[in-house]
Amino acid sequence: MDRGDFRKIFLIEDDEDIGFAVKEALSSKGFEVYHFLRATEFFRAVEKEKPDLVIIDIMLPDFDGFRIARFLRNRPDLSEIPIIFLTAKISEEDKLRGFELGADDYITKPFSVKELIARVNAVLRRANREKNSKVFKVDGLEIDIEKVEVTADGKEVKLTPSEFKILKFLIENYGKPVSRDKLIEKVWGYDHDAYDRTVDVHIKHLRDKLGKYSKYIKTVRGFGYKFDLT
Amino acid sequence: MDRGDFRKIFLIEDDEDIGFAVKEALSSKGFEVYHFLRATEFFRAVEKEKPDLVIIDIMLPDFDGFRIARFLRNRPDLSEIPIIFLTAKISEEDKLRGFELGADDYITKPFSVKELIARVNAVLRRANREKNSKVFKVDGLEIDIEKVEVTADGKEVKLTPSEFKILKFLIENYGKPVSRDKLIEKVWGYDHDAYDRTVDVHIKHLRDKLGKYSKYIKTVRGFGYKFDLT
DNA sequence: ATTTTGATTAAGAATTTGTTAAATCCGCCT
DNA sequence: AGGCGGATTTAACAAATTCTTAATCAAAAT
Repeated sequence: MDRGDFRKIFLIEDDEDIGFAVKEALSSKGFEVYHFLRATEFFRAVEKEKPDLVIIDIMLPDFDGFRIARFLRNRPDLSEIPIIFLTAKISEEDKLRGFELGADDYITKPFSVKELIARVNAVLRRANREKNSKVFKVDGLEIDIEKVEVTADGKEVKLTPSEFKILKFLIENYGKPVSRDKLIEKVWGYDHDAYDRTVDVHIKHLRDKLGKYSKYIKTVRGFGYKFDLT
Repeated sequence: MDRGDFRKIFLIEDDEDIGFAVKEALSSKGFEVYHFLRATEFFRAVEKEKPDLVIIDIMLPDFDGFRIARFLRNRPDLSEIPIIFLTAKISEEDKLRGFELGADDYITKPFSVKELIARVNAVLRRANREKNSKVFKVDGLEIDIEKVEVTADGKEVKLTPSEFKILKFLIENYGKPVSRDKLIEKVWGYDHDAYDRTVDVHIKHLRDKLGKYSKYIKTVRGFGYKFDLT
């Protein structure tokens, strides 16, 4: 059950060579890159499809890159889209101006493709911010999402699939109570009609297995359960 | 009624001069900066107080800055905190490593203070945008809708589900009187036929639990209740 | 002064959650 | 196909907490 991937990038860059290089680099990393040579093309496109990230060259023939940023920031439906400026300009003033307009990052040419990718990932990760951390550590408790493994004080805690999924989902919603319904939906699927007490039983098993760390799974009466340290 | 400020920055930098300069620069912009010379000090501090942003120098005498980042990312309660690396290292490899660990930005020394501030703002702005956890603050009273938590002067106020829902609804209608019927409808459901006095009893409990902040729940004779400061 | 509306109190009813044990399901092996 | 073993679900009951009611008291309005 995926939440969408945040991979659609709009690139506005009038230099065909650079644009091509960037597009290639990002495409090879699985991003879906749409390259526009003119701001006007971009404006048309953005009305139809909302990208997850916009990379803007400051110097464009038809429009100033800053104006594109301002346009995006002023449009409520687009104002959340992260922006990375890409430019040959190196003056600090421009850099600051970029940030003032709400840029999420600012990369000056010539730049390393790897760094560009890293920065794109950083910005998107933050925009996405979900299941990026693969290992959670709390006290002596370790949850490795990728390996599907839980250890308490170094010793493995054997969880059943359901138990693990419940724990995982609780941790992903750290601090926030998760209703039984939401848990059932996320762990078993949206159409599954499970008996509420089923969740309780799993929680009970989970708590038993977590031993002294069971205290982190708190029940929030009337709302569900939550994973919390406090 | 404001929504929280995101101004607390933890800075880990062993060079006193640089640390001082950064702290001054950010403080002058209204940030609350805590400067740690050692990672260990930081670890101690972060258990007590959660910063809104962490700026980490990679080269530290006791710990590698990357390890601090890893530590933060693995702690579910701290994993959302943005990280900016601050360092003299300029190798691309290090930069990439930093981003892999989930850095939100990476600034190499020597850097312009203005740029630092701009980047800090960019990162916080983004973090802010993401964090839509609705938190209402009134005086020393805080209501976190998502976490289903209420605190008065930092101490948790334990509310029952009905009490919480009533408070929530009153606050959502800040300043406007809400009739008992509307409350019953919103808290219990439109078909629920409850006795009016029931609401009063819940209000009474709510007021008891809110202590000195109970004064904000006003009764509007002949109509209902409202949440108001005046 | 009387009436109306809200506050307070306490107790029983109702709801929600915890726990246990047994039943069922499911993949896997022979 | 049949049986095994762990995983999951159900069901029933116990325990804990919350909600509602009703009775009485206090305050405000007429």
